[in-house]
Amino acid sequence: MKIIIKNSSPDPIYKQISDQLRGLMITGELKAGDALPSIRNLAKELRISVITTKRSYEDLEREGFLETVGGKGTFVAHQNKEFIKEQKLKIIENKLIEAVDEARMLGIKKKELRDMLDALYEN
Amino acid sequence: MKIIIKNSSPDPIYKQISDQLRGLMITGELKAGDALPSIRNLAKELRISVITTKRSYEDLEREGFLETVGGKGTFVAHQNKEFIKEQKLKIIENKLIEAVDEARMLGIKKKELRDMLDALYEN
DNA sequence: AAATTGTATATATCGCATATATACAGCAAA
DNA sequence: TTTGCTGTATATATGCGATATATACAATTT
Repeated sequence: MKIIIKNSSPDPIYKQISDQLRGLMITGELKAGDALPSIRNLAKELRISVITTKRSYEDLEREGFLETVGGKGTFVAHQNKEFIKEQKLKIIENKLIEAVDEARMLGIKKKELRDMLDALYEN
Repeated sequence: MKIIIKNSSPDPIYKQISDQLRGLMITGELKAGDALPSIRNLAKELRISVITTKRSYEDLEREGFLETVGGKGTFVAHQNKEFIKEQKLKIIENKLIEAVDEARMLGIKKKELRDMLDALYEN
């Protein structure tokens, strides 16, 4: 488990952790059922508090990526891909809504917004 | 000048003011060259501090909506529509970038994002 | 000069985000 | 059943940014 915390990062510790873990799960380096390091071990390894690692795991659990069993440990969830997908979409949707609201307020047309999106998300 | 401040609003005072003023300018109720109430008068009328009204005007100035002349007052800018437009687009763009970044991180495809946008911005 | 305008500086306050220590509880394997 | 692992809950510290202020200053108009 190679999690790297950078004090130079603008992101808080708990977010750096969950971002990296989420990445590992999306790319498949972590598979359903895999055990994650215990919040204590990870905390010790990174020299941070248990509360912080717990916070990371909690967030990922809320997103549906992890399942945690009291007394046993935390594991990559047997997803349930449809549900996960919906959760992801909800997160994005909230961001998009902000942009759309702003666009409406400033009188930007739908087409313009769509063009911007296309330009930004080159794939 | 009918600006209404609601303490029940989740938005800070300075934002309530600038949002409402921006609205008036976009709809054309305030036209280029029109004078705005002095920060002092507006402050007195709304029973808030000059600093707060100033903050609102500053924000709108940065967006290109207003022009302010020391000792004279603040006026609706002779816009310069192309510039204004660009500024608006920049604001929206930043919001969109957040959404796109999140989408990339969560493995959402471009097309899905586009569909969401279409659904959200029904026009 | 007097009255208006906006500006600058220094400050108070509040709340949220971040991170923590420590005591508690559940499970499992020796 | 004891030992050692797991996660959980509570109460707290701290820092920082956002919000809002008073007040003294400067520029312009009449």
